[in-house]
Amino acid sequence: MSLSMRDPVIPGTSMAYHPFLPHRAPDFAMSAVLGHQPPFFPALTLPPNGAAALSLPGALAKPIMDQLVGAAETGIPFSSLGPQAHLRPLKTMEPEEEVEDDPKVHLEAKELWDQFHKRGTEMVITKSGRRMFPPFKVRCSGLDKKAKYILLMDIIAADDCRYKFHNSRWMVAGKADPEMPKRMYIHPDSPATGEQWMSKVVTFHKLKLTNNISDKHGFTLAFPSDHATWQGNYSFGTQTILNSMHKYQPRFHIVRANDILKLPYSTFRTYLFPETEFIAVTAYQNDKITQLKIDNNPFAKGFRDTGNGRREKRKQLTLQSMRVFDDRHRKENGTSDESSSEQAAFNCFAQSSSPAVSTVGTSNLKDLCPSEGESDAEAESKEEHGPEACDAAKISTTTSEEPSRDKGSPAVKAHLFAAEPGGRPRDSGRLGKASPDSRHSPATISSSTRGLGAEERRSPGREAAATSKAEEARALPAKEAFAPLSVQTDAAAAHLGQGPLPGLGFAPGLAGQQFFNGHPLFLHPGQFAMGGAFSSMAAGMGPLLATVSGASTGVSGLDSTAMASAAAAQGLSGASAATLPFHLQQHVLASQGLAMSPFGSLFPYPYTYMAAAAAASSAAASSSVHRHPFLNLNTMRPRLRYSPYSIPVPVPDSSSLLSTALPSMAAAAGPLDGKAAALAASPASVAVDSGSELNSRSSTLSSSSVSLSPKLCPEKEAATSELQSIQRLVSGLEAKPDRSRSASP
DNA sequence: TCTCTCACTTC
DNA sequence: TGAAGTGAGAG
Repeated sequence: MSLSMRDPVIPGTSMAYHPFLPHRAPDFAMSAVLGHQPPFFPALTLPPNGAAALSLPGALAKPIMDQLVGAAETGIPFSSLGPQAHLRPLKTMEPEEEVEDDPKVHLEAKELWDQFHKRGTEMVITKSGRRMFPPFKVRCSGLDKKAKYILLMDIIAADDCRYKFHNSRWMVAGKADPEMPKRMYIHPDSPATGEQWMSKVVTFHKLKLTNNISDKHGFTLAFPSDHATWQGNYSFGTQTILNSMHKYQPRFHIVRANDILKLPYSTFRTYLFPETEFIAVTAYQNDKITQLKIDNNPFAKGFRDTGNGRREKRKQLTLQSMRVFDDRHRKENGTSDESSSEQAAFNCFAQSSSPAVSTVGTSNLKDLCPSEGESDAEAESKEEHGPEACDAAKISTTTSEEPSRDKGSPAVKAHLFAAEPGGRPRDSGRLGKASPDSRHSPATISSSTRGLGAEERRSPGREAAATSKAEEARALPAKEAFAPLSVQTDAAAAHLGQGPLPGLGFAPGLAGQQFFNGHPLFLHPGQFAMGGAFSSMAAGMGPLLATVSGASTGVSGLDSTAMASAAAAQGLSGASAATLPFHLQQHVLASQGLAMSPFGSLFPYPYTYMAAAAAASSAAASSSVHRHPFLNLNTMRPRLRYSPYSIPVPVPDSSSLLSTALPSMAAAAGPLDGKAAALAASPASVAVDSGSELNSRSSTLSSSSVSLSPKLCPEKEAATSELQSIQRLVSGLEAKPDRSRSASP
C-alpha cells in the first residue's frame, strides 16, 4: 500500500489552454481586441499572465482558435471574431510577483501533535461536525509582505485502508470505503497580505470534521442552464466529510493570490505534516488519546480531574439529593401541604441534580472532590505551560522549501521527510510509523499553472509525486455524482462540486471579493442560506463553478437541458440574468456557449492545465484503479461511487413502532412518531417523558420535572413511591461517607 | 460502530 | 447570557 502524498501539479500546465477562464479584470480582457462583446467573451479572458501565455502563438493559439470555432458552431459567425492575430490582450500585465517569496510553514502545537501521534491518532468526527483536536495551526514566514495570499486547508485520504482498533492498536481491516466528497477550507481571513499572515498563528479551528454525508454545512450553488454562467452545481462548506475508521492527512496550502478567483491560476504551495495524520473515529477507541485530549482541550476541562470521574460525582450528588428529598418527604408527610412540600422537595432534588445551580451541589462537589480545584488549577497551569506555551517557545516543524523557485514554470517541490529522502514521504500502509522526530519536516509541494513550460521539473520526490498523482485521481470519481443536477439535496451538495476544485469551504466571514459583489446569484433557494458576505463570496466562486460545470458537461455528459429542467424546477427564471452586471451577463452567455457540445471535448484540457490543481488534488485519488479523469483521458467516466441521491431512507412503519417500540426506539422515528409511540406504548410517566423529550431537547431535569412534580403529574403518588423505591435501592449501594455528608440544606 | 443526550466547559 | 464545544454513557 503506497502512500499518497498527492502531487497537485499536473504536467504541462498552462492556463493559456483553458477555455473556461472566468471573467477577469479588464486588464486581462481581450474584448476590445476582438472588437465586440462576444457571448463567449469570458472564455477568452486571460489569466494574469495571459500576455505571456499568448506570446506563444503556435500551440497556444490553436486551442483558442478551437474555441472560436466552437463558438461559431454555437451560432456565432466565425468571421465576426476577427483575425487570429488579434488574439492578444490589450494590456500586458506586469508580473504579479515582483518580490520573490520563500514561504516556510511551521506547525504549531507540535508537541501536542507529537503526543497525539505517539498515543494514537484518533480524531473524532460527529454527525454535526467536530473540530480538529489537536488544532491545526501553522505559522508562516518567508512570505512577501505586500503580496496577498490565500491560505487553505484540506484533508485527504492517507491510504486505501479501513482500520479497526483491535488489541489496543490500530490494524488494517480491509479496503477503504468509497471516499467522501472532498472540500477545501479557505481560511476566513483570506486573502490577506503576507505581512498579516506572518504576524499571527494561522488557525483552522473552525474547520469541522463530519461523517454526515448530507451535512448541512455544505452548500450547493445551482446555476440554471438558460442563463447560468456556470452550469452545474458546486458544493463547499466549512465541514469536511470523512469516513470513520479511515486514515487521513491534513494539508495546508499557500496560494499567492489577491482574489479567490485567481486561485485556479495561482501557484499552490502545499505542506504536509505527517504528525497530523489521523484516523477518524466516531467514538474514541484509545483511552490514551482521550486523556490527551481531556488534558489539553479546554472544552473537555470538565473531565479533567484526578479522582472520581464527573459522572461519579454527579451520581453521588444525585443520590445525596434523593436522600434529602426522602428525609423531607418523611418528615413532612402527612402534616403539611403535601403538594407544596413535595414540590419543595423536588426542587431540592432538581437543584441538586444539577450541581451547577445548587449551592448544596457545588459545596458538596468540593467536599466530594477536594482535589478538583487543585487539579483544575494544575491543569490550567499545565495548559498554559503546555503545548501552547511550547508552541510559542519552540517551533520544531519547519518547511524547507527550495529557495529557488522556478518562476513561471510549473514546478514541483516535494520536500520529503528527513527519514525518507528522495523517496515516498510516507508509506501509507505502514502501521509502524517513523518516529515523530523523523518527521519534523513537512512535505512541501509547489504547483504552478502560471508557467508555460510544457515540461515539469520534478524534485527527487517525483516518484512520490507521480504516485500521489495517480492517487489523486481516486477522489475525482466522486464527481460521478454530478449526474442528477436537478436534485438539490444536501447530500448532493456534499457530493457535488468535485471538479478540479473539489468544493471550497469558505469560512462564513470570507468576503471582499472584487467581482460580483452584491449581485444576485442563481442559487438553489433551499441551499443558500448565508449572508451577504458569503453571497459575494459565493458569487466570486462563479468562475470556479464554470470550471466545474465544464466537468459536468465533459465528464459526466450532462447536457444543458438537464440544467434547464433543474432551473425550471427551482423556479429560477432565465430573466434573472438581467439582474447580473454586464460583465457577468457576458459571462453567462459565453458560458452557455461553452457548455455546449463543441467544447465538450475540451474538458480534458482545462483540468489538465488547471493549476487549481492543489485544490483538485484535494480530491484524493487511489493509486491504481481510479485515475484522475482529467489526467487520463481514457478514463472519462470516473468510477461509480455512492450516490447521494440513491441513499435509501427506509421509513419504518409507524404503526409497528407504536405498537412495539420502546420510547427510545420511538425517538428514532422522529418527534411526532416518537411522541405518538410513547403515548401509545404506555401511559406511564416514563413513556410520556420520553415523548416529551422527543419534542424538545429538554434536559433530564425538566423531564423529571414533568413526571415527578405533584402539580404537573397526576401520578404523583406513584412517582413518589417509585422515587422512594429507587432511593432505597440506591441507599443500599451507597458508600457510607456519602451518607454522612448528606445533610439537609 | 454509531448516535444521541447529558452536564459540563469556554468564549 | 447563551452559543458552541467536549467526553461519557446509554442504547
